[in-house]
Amino acid sequence: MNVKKPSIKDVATLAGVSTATVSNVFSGRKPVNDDLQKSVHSAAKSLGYEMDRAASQLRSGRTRVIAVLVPDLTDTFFATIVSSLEVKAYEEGYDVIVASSRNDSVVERSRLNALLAWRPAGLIVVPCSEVIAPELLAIKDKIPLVLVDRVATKNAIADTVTIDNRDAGEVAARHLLELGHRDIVLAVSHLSFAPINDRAEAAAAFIASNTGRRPSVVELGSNLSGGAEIFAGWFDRNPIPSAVIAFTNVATLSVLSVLVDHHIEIPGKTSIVAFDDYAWMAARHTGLTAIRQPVDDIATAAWKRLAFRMKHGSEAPVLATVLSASLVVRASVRDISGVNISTEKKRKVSAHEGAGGTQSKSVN
Amino acid sequence: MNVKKPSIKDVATLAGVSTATVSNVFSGRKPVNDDLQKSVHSAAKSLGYEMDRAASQLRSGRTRVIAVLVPDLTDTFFATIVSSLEVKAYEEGYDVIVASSRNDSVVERSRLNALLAWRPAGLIVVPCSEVIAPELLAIKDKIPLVLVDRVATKNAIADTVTIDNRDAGEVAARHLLELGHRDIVLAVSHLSFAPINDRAEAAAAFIASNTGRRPSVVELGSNLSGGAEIFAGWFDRNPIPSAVIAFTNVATLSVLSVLVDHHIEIPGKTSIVAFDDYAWMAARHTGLTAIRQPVDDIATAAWKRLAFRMKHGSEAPVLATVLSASLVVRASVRDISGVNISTEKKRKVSAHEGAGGTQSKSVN
DNA sequence: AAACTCCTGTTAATCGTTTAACTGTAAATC
DNA sequence: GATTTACAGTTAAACGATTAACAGGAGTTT
Repeated sequence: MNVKKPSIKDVATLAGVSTATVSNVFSGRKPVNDDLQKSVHSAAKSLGYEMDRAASQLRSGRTRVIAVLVPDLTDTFFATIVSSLEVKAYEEGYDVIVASSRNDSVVERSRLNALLAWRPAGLIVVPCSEVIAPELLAIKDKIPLVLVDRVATKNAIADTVTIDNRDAGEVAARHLLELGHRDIVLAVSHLSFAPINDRAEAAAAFIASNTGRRPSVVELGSNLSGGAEIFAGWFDRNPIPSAVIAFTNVATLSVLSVLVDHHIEIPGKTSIVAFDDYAWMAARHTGLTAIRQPVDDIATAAWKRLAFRMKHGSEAPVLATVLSASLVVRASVRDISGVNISTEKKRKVSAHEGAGGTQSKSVN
Repeated sequence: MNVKKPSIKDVATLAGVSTATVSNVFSGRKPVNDDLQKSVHSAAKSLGYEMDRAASQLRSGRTRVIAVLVPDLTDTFFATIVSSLEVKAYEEGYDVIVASSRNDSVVERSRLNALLAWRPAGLIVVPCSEVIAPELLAIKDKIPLVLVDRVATKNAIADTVTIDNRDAGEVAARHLLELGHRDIVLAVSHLSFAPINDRAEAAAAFIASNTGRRPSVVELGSNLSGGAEIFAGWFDRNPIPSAVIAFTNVATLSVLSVLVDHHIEIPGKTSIVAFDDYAWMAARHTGLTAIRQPVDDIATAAWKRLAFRMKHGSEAPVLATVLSASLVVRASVRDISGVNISTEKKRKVSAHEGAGGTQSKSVN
């Protein structure tokens, strides 16, 4: 079982050179004669030599490891970011080690410490909450760090990559208002998450300034079944809204499942604008109109900035990269701009009725 | 920027002991006097000492790293497995390093090599194709290895964790037959993937033995837009089937989007059985009937087996763990067991008409 | 032709741990 | 009380790479 892996020494002996030369051949730090290069390479290949990262790391002090910490790997949004980072990192010779904080800041701190034991060359963190872990504060000048998504861009302690959440919220709200919707509900996960709060706040403000009424906001938490339950509760106690904006993937799913349970037609009865653009949103009879976050751009920007930091150190001032989300119009928002206030009142009335005697298409 | 991290030596000096003692305190390999333990701990804390994994690894030859290689991190199925493994590994003091082969066996080999440079304590691989990379063959007796999902369980070179794909395929087919469907199409990604092939083959065999006709099988590849295109092509050249089984998540999405484009009602016009059970499948007016893979159980089984191997070495015979998938009945399969052959013929005719005049909704 | 630079290669020290081998002391055994 | 055993700690040699310092030869400059 234990045939030891060949070391640089074995390769050197077989190729008839010193270990330093072998090292130079692989690292390219110093030029090496073509013939020697060849014999080193063939020796390495014939032995199946592969550099020991631990030794390399220890000696050089440089690591080719990027540590990535996200709140939840199960969430396609984060998974896509990780995946995209992994590709880019690999292209430049880095390996990625991932950890998930499972949306728990205690876990987050502990995972962070574990990641730091690697002395990674860089760190990309999607914090799970607004408050930045003290571990991050401690290392922010020592290890290149990029904060992604769940961060307040003001007074950030490090480079950040986010989307313009206020704008995104506004775009969603505007779309709904333009198509005549007035009675809008905002479904969020947690208002304590900066980006979510920004989205909802901007949407609410925009709606308020255009209609004079502030929309209600429902907090659903970040797990699906709980969210559905909460939204169902809200739904039972309130008239059917004309439209709902779901500011998060789980919120979308929660809302959707409640609407389905109550046999509410989309967009016939209520319209919906979702967040994050996933394949399944298009693959429905009434595709979901959604705010699309440019996931790949986010990952690319994060990687670029990290690469910059790894190269130039912590001298350059902190940069906040803000990307913008875009509206993908599909079929889940009904155009009721023709009908206006008088009919709107009617709708509301019928909504009350509807809540009692709901009926629907054949769902099964 | 560069205040060097404290080493074990610094801790030893401050605590007034030798480095060996410090090491023993942390590793617990040898007993150490309580008083000394305390002073070592407090010295470590006051210096902010954190063991250097590279050095530790180099010297001891043991790593606390589990390498995980999956075909695609973006796919929720794999992401969930990774996430689950990460949690379990962390609980036992291991870190996870991930790599994605992006469904390309060339990339797979190269990533595998990169992962092996870590000399990981264990390796969990979801191969991207039937053929096992030579790298795996080379290390199978040296590094604990568990193969997951995309493997033939016969003659496996290492422990495997899979679901009973033949049974899964049969369950899907039986469900459809029981509800009266005869004209069934099988949509797969690649028949060269063992599990996919097993599912489709078992379903086809079951259908054939019950109806006398072998269903057609359409290969859609593993990316969404391509798959949709291929299926659309197939769809235009064939009568509308009574039901389709999609044996993969992307297949499901591809099929669904084509059905939507062609305004085919589900399950009114054609029924569908999907594979893998995702939240969005339930959050539709007609929820998708699906074959559910026990993702968490798969991850748990893989971890358990890996832990076993890490403990006991490669002596024990190779074990193939086979879990079973289950049918989740929702609303996407129509019960036509009452209607029979005569009506079926009618449907076929109208299908031809439909195929000619395709048009689609505004999906912008 | 001596002195200098350039180029390509080697030697050997080093990174921060772990751990085999050792030392010294106290308790247990005869 | 001499000898063994056990315990608790130290010393110093690894682990496998990188790299500063050096060496020798060829080409240039003076």
